[in-house]
Amino acid sequence: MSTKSTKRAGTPVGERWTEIASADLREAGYRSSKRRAAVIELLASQACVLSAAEMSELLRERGTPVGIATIYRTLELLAQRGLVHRLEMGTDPARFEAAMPTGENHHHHVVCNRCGEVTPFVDPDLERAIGKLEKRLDHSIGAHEVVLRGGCPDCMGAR
Amino acid sequence: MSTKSTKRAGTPVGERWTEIASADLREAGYRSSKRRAAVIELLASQACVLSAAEMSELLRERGTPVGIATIYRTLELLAQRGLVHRLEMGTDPARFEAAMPTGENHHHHVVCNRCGEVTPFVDPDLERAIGKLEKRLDHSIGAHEVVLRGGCPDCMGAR
DNA sequence: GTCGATGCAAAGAATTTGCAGGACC
DNA sequence: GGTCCTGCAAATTCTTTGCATCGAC
Repeated sequence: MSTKSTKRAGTPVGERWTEIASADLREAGYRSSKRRAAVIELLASQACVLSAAEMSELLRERGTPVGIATIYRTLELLAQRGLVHRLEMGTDPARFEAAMPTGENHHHHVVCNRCGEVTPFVDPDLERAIGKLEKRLDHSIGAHEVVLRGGCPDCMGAR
Repeated sequence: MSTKSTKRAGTPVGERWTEIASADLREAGYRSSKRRAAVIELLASQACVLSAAEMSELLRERGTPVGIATIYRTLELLAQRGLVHRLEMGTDPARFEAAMPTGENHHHHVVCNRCGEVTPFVDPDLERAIGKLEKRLDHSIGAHEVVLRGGCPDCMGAR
């Protein structure tokens, strides 16, 4: 009951997402390729957000170097199809993460003001409030983002 | 009862904020200057967020041209002191807005996916949910941002 | 074979920084 | 008068694009 629900977030979407994303692209008429598959697999294996540069680095380490332009192109493609979410982190490069089209891994983030660490969390009350809010606004709402900023446990005390 | 609470948001902070901001800088040892005052006054007069480029344009129109570098420097200064909030809007340039240090004009934004229009709103339930959430997380939370994305009334229907 | 996918290098944007001159206290 | 403030131009950083080539179907 006092279990932190942050535990539920931050889990890699894994193989299921890999398959969903691959199938989605295939059905939409895109070709499959080694590099694209490598990017998808990398995204699926990550518990947290990554910048394009970090992906480039990791892909090289994994033995499948992919040009940064291709990484950006792949991310844009996946983001358009709702399979990837792009998070803007202030002045820093954007970070990306896999998203289930069903919304089943839906979550938000806490960012440390000091070290920049990004921690995912889920909160049903928050989602409920946003759900009610959507009905009240004139806008139709397709997505929402919540970012909390503060000191992470390690940096706590400093500002 | 069915009054949209969006009405409460989107009001310029006005002269009071101008005074608070000016006093804050003065007390912190910064000098007052015509350009800086012009930026502060512009921010105080705006109901909505502005990019640095837009401010440059408006300041020129108002007869007090200010270099874009100075605008960025002033905004950074004010943001550090919590008098200005910086909003990242996807790939677009960041937008800035005046913020009362007391939090009394606290609000969030809905962004139209199509035309990019930014509309402020306030929602007590949402704030309540975030307040409870803060107590639960290991992080100390100093600020939070919520962005909803969807179609504004004018663009409704399109995606 | 055709057309999409890729890498490299160049282009673009947004924001920051160095530096010389002007303004404020 | 010393120091902060400014503008301009140059530098940075992130992201996108053009183009020739390679690979998938």
